[in-house]
Amino acid sequence: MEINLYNEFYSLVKQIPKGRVTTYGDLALALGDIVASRAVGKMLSENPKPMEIPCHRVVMSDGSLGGFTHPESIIKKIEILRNEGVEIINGKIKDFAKIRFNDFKSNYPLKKLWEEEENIKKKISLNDRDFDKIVAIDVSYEGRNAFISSIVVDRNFSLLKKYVKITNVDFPYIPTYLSYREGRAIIRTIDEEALYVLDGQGILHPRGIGLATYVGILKNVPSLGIAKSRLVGEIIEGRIYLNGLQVGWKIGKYHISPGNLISLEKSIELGKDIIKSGILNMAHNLATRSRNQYSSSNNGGPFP
DNA sequence: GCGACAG
DNA sequence: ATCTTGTCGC
Repeated sequence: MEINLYNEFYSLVKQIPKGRVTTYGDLALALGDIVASRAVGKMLSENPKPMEIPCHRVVMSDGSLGGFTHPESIIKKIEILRNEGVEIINGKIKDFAKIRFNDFKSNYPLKKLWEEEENIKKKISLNDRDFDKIVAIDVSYEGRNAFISSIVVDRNFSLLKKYVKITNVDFPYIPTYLSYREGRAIIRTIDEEALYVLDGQGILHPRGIGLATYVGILKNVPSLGIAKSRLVGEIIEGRIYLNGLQVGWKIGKYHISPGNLISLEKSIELGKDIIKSGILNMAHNLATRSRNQYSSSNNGGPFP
């Protein structure tokens, strides 16, 4: 199921009738999960058709107005809403409860993904599988373009090759749904037989299927998540627990958790070596650099 | 009111 | 992660 969340989202926004308003959170719930509320704001800010897609009808959960990306800023949002018959007093929507619209017709795409994850998850294995190479991956974005860097090393961490691939994403960043933004992009661009080290979580995830696990299962490769912060879990003496079970390790600033085809024990052993090798930083720098080069080559060039 | 919120 | 249209829970 390849969904374009931007398209699904904008079709929801179109459902808000003139003279009514909705909230960022209501739209997030219509997408299927309240955690998307911030992504709602982000997607509204990228509204491709302001006339057709009435992003001005989206306000904050307390009835205040929220933001508006427009040369005339929030003033314009107020003006348009008043023209549509919405009254605004002291920066708040009058009769907010009465004109609040949240009767969206939706197929709740994020819930569908949650169901899909339950299926994928059945194929996880935490038994170690041998590998000859390690690939560290990092992703940098510019709008909907993703710059995916790969650093490929052997078991002694000698550099074999490095490269960047560019692909586009049709899914915003939503906490706990990183797999659908970054994982799908990564899956489209990798083809090595190797252990994949990803900048995100493995099984240390609210639904037990973080980025590294998602990619590892769908590509049938061993994978490991190494992230600088975490969504869930409790750290006790360097071990990270979720629902009473250990699902990862805290080492320095890093959170390490198995993705797929790797054990907890092997995760910490390899994780330490990987961090020490510097390939995570190499991958990060390569992705960032290539995005910056791309940007500068597409702006302010020598042509009028 | 302030911090969380994988990237 | 970018470069700034949130929400919830403590």
